[in-house]
Amino acid sequence: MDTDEDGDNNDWDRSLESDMLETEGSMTNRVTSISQKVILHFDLDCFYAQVEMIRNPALRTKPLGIQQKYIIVTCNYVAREQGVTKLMSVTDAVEKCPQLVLVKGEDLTNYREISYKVTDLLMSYCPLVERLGFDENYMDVTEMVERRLKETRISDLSFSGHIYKHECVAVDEENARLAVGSVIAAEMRQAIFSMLGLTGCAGIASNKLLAKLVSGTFKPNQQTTLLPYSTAELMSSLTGLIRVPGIGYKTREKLKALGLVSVRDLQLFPLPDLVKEFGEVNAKRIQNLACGIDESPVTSAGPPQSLSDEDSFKKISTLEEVVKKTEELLTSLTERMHKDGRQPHTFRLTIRRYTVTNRWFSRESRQCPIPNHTGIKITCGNSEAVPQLLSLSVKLFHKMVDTREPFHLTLLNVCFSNLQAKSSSKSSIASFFTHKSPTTTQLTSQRQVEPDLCESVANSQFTQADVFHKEDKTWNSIKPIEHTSIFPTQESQTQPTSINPISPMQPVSEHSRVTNMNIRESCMSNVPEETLCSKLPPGVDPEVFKLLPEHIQMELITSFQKKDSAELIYGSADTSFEDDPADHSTLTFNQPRTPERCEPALNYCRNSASHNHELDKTLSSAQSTMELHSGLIKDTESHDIPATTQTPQSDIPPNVDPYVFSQLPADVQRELLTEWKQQKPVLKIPSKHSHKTSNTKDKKNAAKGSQCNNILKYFKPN
DNA sequence: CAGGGGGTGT
DNA sequence: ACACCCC
Repeated sequence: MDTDEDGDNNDWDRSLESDMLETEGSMTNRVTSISQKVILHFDLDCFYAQVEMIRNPALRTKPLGIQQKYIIVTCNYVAREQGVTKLMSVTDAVEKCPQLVLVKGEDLTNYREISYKVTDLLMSYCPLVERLGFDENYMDVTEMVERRLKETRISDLSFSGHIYKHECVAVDEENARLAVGSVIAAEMRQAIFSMLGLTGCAGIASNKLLAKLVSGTFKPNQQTTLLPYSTAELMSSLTGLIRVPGIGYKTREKLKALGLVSVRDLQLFPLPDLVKEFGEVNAKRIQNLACGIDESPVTSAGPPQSLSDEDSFKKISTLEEVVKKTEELLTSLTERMHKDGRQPHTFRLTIRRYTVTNRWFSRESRQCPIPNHTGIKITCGNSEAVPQLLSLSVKLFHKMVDTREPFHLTLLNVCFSNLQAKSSSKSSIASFFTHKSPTTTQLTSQRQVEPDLCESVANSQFTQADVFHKEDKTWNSIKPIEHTSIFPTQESQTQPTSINPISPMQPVSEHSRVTNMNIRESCMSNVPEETLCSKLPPGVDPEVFKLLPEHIQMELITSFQKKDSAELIYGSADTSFEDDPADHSTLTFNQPRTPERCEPALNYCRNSASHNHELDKTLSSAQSTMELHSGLIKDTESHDIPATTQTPQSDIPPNVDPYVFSQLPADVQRELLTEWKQQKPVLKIPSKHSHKTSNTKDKKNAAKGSQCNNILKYFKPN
């Protein structure tokens, strides 16, 4: 019943063969190479630690550990140099490194928010992005690569970053697609760095497994491409079976029982015997994994399918304590759920009992439907929801624990699932096409437009972006970013081999610029450059602008044109940095640019009509981006520019940067405030359950962009 | 295994 | 409801 592969009996043979096969350009090889995908895997460096270092740049030079309970879940590279590792106990870590600075990381709010910004940013370039945890993303760029390839000569291509087990490889027909993939990966990493200040690694390969494995080969802040014929080498470099993603603890134990400990062991083990242990599907899957074969598709990230909140502790042994802890958890969970905007229809309570043996095993849960009246209160933010859920919790709790007997819990978890976009009877296609601004009426579907799809997309206005936009206060509260340290110049970056052709950091060489132009698809050759360039508001750094996906660029340009309001904000754009001129590496608005600096940007302004991109989605990403920019404006310039008006932050929507707001003329501020007050109900978008879906993944139909219009609010007084 | 999440498959 | 997977 799985939609997955069938007829993959010979996949095994064929791909093993193709691994071993030399690069003979046989016909079969050609055919398979055409169907080869290009998959990127992105992995942020010590993610939580990076987030904390952004919040407090003083931590950058210190050994930093992120602490959850008594565990260091991750640490920065300064700490690693001193022997601190992930998942080390606090005691051990402090022993190794007495100066270790500890930051509590139990509240994931900030991490989650920034994590989604990364995913969103990636999705804005290419919708096929899959999250893995908070700090990893897969991306299927096969189509993007194909498009670029058509427009560029192979002789103009080169690899960006490392190539697994090679110093340097010439681009030929066989590897051209991976080469393009490597360039795209470099661009994405640069975008993540420029927009969000985060560094990370990337792997480029023909499937998810290999992309992930190869991404870790050069570690912080570098990228690596795997050429197909190095697959076997990569796989046998793995020290144990558990290093194969997809083979976890349990599987490893079973394999060990069969006498299999190495990757080679599993590759060579007779499949029929493996089938006896794991069943046919799983046996093939894991043996394929051992060979570097993985046909699992990249499934689009959507909004999360469940929201949960949990806490662990030494001991809870009374009902009162359970109720109190559960109430705390429910309070924060319902708040998150409310911000999400969807309505949960299932509630689950999970406990972990203390046991001497088997600590890891013992999670028990009970779930139940959430009565509609309660569900509605959750999404509406009605505080009555918590007591109602608490009552449900207690009932569920009693199904697991007999409170007349002694009990000893070490964990409580509350979880909402079966999340559905709120239904809104009045919402219809018609309203979708009429009530939005023209620029937001584009479709979000990556597939061709089907009316019902269109409708569900239109009406399902939940977006991940909403979540973090609403929670954006946390972002706004982030401490000033020291761009000198957070945005290293190209030269100071640790990876000499991955010079990015589109780096906004430094003047780009003529050569790389040309190369890049050639790689880029259908530039807007029919639009006079000056025309486009002149559309950028004076304060917008073209080098940053060009990092945005072209449809967002077009969107912004359109918005700039519509209202000259950009000047409201950027009119004083001459307030350039007094900083070190060498610091042009910094991501900036308001940084004056010479006209020639605009030119490269034009290469990124392709005809959006040719793409049918999902504007709704990407706009919310652009919005995040713009928020960040405004954050940076604040961060970098707050000392020279006094606020003109003081407004209680509570009156400003969370997605509007207070500093940017404060720079607006007083009358404009007043107008905006009025508008926001009127729009309050509108901002909290109702929407309809999203059935039907567009992509490989069905369940969720991530329709995004309820607040797309808000991006314009940064520029228009309206 | 920890910790605080998240996912899919049965 | 759990098993297993991922970070």
